Amino acid sequence: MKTPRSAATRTKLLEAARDIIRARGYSATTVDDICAAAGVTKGSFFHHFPSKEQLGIAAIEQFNETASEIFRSAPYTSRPDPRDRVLGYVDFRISMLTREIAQFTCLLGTMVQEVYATHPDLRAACDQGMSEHVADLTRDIQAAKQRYTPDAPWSAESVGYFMQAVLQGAFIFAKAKQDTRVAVESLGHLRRYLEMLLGQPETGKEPTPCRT
Amino acid sequence: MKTPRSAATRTKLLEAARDIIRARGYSATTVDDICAAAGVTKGSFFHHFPSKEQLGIAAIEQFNETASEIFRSAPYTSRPDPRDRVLGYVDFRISMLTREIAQFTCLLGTMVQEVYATHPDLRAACDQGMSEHVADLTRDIQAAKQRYTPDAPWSAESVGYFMQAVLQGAFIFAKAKQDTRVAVESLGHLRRYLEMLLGQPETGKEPTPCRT
DNA sequence: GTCAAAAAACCAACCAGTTGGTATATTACT
DNA sequence: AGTAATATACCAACTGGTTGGTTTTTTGAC
Repeated sequence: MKTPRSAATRTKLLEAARDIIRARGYSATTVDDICAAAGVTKGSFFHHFPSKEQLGIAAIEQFNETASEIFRSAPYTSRPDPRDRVLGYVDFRISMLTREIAQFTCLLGTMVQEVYATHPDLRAACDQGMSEHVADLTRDIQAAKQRYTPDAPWSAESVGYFMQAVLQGAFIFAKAKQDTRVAVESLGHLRRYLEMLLGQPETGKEPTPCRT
Repeated sequence: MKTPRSAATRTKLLEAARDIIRARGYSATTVDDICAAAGVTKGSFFHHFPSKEQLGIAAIEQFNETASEIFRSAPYTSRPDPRDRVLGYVDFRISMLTREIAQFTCLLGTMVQEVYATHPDLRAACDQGMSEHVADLTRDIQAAKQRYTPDAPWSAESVGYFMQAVLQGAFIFAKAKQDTRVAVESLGHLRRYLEMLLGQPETGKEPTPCRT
């Protein structure tokens, strides 16, 4: 962080790591791969990061910060009704599915699958990052619950985790099929479920039948 | 398949691959790891499989066959009402979450995340295996739809994929948290959504309110 | 004895991480 | 301001160990 050049190199390494790991996973990504993509030598790599694992942790943190900013500055966050914000989040994620696969998938979800049993620090970083994002979501869900269905038997947090689970599963099918249609339809089902959980908007008209 | 001993060695290698890859992922799993776990030398490994990738494909196929048998012989499949079979499937998967993480997670979902961009044959095998399982599920969903909500706007297949997406996402959180509570709650949300989609059982009583 | 199966020894390529050193800043003193 | 001292940023070459895969040898069933 001292010189601008140093910060730029560090950022290039983190971005290269983010992109390559999202495409190939953590284990299959070599330090040489990351250095080549960042246009940096291995000596420089190990000047900035003490190990591949520490780079992984830094990449997770940076990915989470970037993601937080994207969602914090997304248009739906300014809607006054928390229910609209929750559904707007889902719509926003559906709209992201038009990009390349490696551009909308989750670095943390990809990594934790292969490192949870062997790299405790990486696992913990992924857990923390995903839980923070769920906590952000949970705030809007809780507000919507309070307003529309305060006595519902489910917890706002469990719905936040459920939303992330659907997203992570949708990413897996997008990768397996090299196609986002299943992912789009799955997020559509998620949206329908949330509409049902959070009830109808405050206009007070009859709820649509459950079956539709 | 020639001698019984040969078949036993092959099975041991496939089972070792299945267990280690589920815990550490495909790339981080070495041929030596698999040989050690199977109690077999490397020379023997390459007598049975021409490459690590071919072993991976064989492991995917065997995993899928084993899984098919488990679900085909599960108690819920004998229920007469297709809606009960669909919900029974979810309950059965919830009950599986009491085992060790590496015993209930999906080899295919774990693998496809890290190989989809680099190993086309593995990706295709995972896609096919997951799609076959969805097709099995879709049959019951379609039957339940026909019986209870034939005009609903969603397709049975998209619901089948949605169910698998929730499962895969639940596995990711089980790994990240080293705890199945989030997974159990997510499958609970999935169950509630399916109850809503498939309507109420044929007893003809009033539907419970959507919000509960 | 023959031939498939298993073992043992081996290999070239590759891996994460080190080395010893050079370039480029930043600071400190005059 | 000028410049010596110091710290940071960077790099090419190297290392010990590991990788997927091969070759050669031994075992064991018929």
